[in-house]
Amino acid sequence: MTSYGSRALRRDAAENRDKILEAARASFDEEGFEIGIEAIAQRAGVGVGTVYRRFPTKELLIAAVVDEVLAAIRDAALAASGHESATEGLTEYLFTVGRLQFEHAGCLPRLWNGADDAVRREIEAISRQLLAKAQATGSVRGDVVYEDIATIFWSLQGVIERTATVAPDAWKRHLDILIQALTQGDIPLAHAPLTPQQAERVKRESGRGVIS
Amino acid sequence: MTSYGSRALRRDAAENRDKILEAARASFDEEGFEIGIEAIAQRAGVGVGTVYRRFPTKELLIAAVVDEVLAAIRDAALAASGHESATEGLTEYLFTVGRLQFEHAGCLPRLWNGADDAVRREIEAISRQLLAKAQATGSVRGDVVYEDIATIFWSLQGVIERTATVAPDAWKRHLDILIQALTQGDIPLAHAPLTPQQAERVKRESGRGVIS
Amino acid sequence: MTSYGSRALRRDAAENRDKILEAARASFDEEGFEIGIEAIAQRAGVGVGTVYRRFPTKELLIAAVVDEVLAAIRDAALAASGHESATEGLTEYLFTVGRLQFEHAGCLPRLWNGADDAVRREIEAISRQLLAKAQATGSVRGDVVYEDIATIFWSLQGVIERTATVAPDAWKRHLDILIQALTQGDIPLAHAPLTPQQAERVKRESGRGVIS
Amino acid sequence: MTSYGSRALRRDAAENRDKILEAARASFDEEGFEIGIEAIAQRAGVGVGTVYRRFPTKELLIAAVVDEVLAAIRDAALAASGHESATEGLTEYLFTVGRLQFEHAGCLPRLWNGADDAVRREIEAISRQLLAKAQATGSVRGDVVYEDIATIFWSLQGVIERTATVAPDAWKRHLDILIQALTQGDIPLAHAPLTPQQAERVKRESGRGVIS
DNA sequence: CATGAATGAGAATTCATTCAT
DNA sequence: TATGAATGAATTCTCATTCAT
Repeated sequence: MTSYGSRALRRDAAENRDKILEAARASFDEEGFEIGIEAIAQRAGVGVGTVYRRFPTKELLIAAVVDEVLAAIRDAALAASGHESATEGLTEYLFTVGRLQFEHAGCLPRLWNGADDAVRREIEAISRQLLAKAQATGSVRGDVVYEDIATIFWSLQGVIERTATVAPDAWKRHLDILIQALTQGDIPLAHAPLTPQQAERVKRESGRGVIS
Repeated sequence: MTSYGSRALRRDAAENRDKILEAARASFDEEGFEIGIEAIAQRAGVGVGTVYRRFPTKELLIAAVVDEVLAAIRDAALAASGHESATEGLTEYLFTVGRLQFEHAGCLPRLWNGADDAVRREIEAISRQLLAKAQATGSVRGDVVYEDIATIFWSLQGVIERTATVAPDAWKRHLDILIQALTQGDIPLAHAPLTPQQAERVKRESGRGVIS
Repeated sequence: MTSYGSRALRRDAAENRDKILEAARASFDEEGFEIGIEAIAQRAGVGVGTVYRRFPTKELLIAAVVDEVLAAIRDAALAASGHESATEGLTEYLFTVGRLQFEHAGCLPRLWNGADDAVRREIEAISRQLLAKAQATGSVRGDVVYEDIATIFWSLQGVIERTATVAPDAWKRHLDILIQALTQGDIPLAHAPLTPQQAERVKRESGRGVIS
Repeated sequence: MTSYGSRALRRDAAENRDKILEAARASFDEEGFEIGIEAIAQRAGVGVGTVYRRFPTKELLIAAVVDEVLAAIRDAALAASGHESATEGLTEYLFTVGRLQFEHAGCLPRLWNGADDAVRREIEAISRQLLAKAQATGSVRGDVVYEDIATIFWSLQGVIERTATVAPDAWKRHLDILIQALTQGDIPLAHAPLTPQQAERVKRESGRGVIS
């Protein structure tokens, strides 16, 4: 199913890699990144050494899990780009990202870190296009910039982190409200959006040291 | 060496408690909850033992710091209640809570936990009144409920956690957008708000185990 | 007995520090630096945490043990300086250093590392004086330099590392031979001695990575 | 896939063995025995499994590398034996052993261990003859015994271990000094040499456990 | 046979909490 | 009562060795 870069892994190794990734994802979702590698290994049914063979650092394991989520988001962005109605495409995109963030709540603290990543840049580029097209139809107010979209994702994170286990749809209503503001507002916004440079730095530097 | 009367002793003890709280607040704001008790003790100019005498658990120390922030939020709510214009009062309140969350970014993961707390109930009650009054003037749409306000606070947390160090005003623009949605939106929201029971559980159960 | 720098330790703490140092010295002598901190702690009758409280790094623990040996060598150098006969003083000094190296064979791989150390500089200065005085009396050949003395110490290390457990006096005979060469030789030496700069770098850089 | 006759198989195996030995030698020389088997396997262009097939233990791999160095030393001893001048032969031998020890500095901790080895016995026998012949010409003092020669090698190890990377010729000057002592000294040595039995035990027991 | 994946004991280090001084 | 010393479980990561493919 999955292909792992240029050098192919043996089938058993690839299966183990998947088991580890899956166990890590589940563990992070349930316990957060503080969970020990040993627990992840146990959950995957392998020894710690095996985890470290595939992911030489806890950091890299986290990154691998996060990368999968990002890839899903990128795919969602692409799918939304194909939508005939730009506005509906944008809306769909926002909800899909919300859903993906919800489904991988354990990854949120790291989801937008590591700005050098190619996938993140893809996502940004597609998002800009989606926004521009929607603005061109007049259905989204003109003073909204891409950085506002990024901020919406971060805000959804805040909601999801709080509500995920108890009110799984809470983020949807919040996104409703935000979308309404994006589409109807006509009072100029009092505060400036993030500059692209700031957004860049946020992605690079934000979040507390995530693992000890 | 010197002997103190019980009153003096109590005063000393209270001073220590304050020094510790202050040091903890500053430490959490700068480093987050991961900081060690030893560092807090040093910053307070006392030994670890003294910290543990006042706060038998790191958990309790965190709670005490969080409670102070909550008290500030309660005060902000009260102040906003006194505003002649209900709408302006609500707006001011939202921005003040935003600012307080920003200033105590290190406490965010725990800020709304611990629902049994009297202060949280006060905040909720006052918030409900503020919202109701603003809705009564017609400036805030009627389908907004208190739980939406709570959700706004959580969403600001998400933004602040990401942007605090890099774009200290980012949350303000996000709040602009949200307020516009609250005040002007006239399309019915597609998703239901949190029920009060859900909001209650969110406060009680949300957030990851904060300390290892 | 021992004084531990400016801030005094509590008596129990100081005792523990001594116990740890003693256990470390014994452990290193028996097992080398590869021994685990846990074993040292056990031998000292304390927990690992206690070892790390006094010596935040294994490296620092090793350094502390080594420093004690260096101090003894410095004292030996000073004592030898007071000898009325410069030649006998030098001889005595060489044998004392040999004995100290023998008695702390476990420290040899690290004994002369860390060239910035004040004690090492003292030792070097005193050694130079001892040599110069002995040469002034004509009993030591003039083309010998301080770096040759350092090299003698290193060569004794090689002998001691091999023979310590089996032939505890082997290094003495080797030193006999070397001293004879220093005192009687009149054929010019074919190879140049280390330059002081080289000797400096040796002290700074020599030895393989000692701990894993 | 291809089928080989047994001869070809053996040749392949031998080639592998040589590649591994060569890689191990180079690795030990550069990094010491602490280097991992995986790195050696990679350098040899084979898998770890293959290394373990040829050398069931890291210990045995080390021994094999050391044996090669010993063989070189034996050859040097033989070559020196053929020298017309016994004294020059001995001198040449000492310098050659010094050079070999320098070139295989990574092997020093194990070079003289493993006394049961036939090659070591050869070396010893030839060395004794060399020494006896040189003493017969009167150019080497009579109270020098074979064990003093062994001790010289160990002492060179000490010098080389310290200076190899920084002052590659340091050991030569040290050997100069020692040779002068051997050839000119006429004051009786104060300490007895190693007995042959001690020297034997040194070879068998000396040196720390080399691998963890 | 060769490969390299898997294993798991062990090593250094941290930190919340307890307790002797 | 204040202090900070002691504790030890837990965490990340390494590496010699075994074994399925």
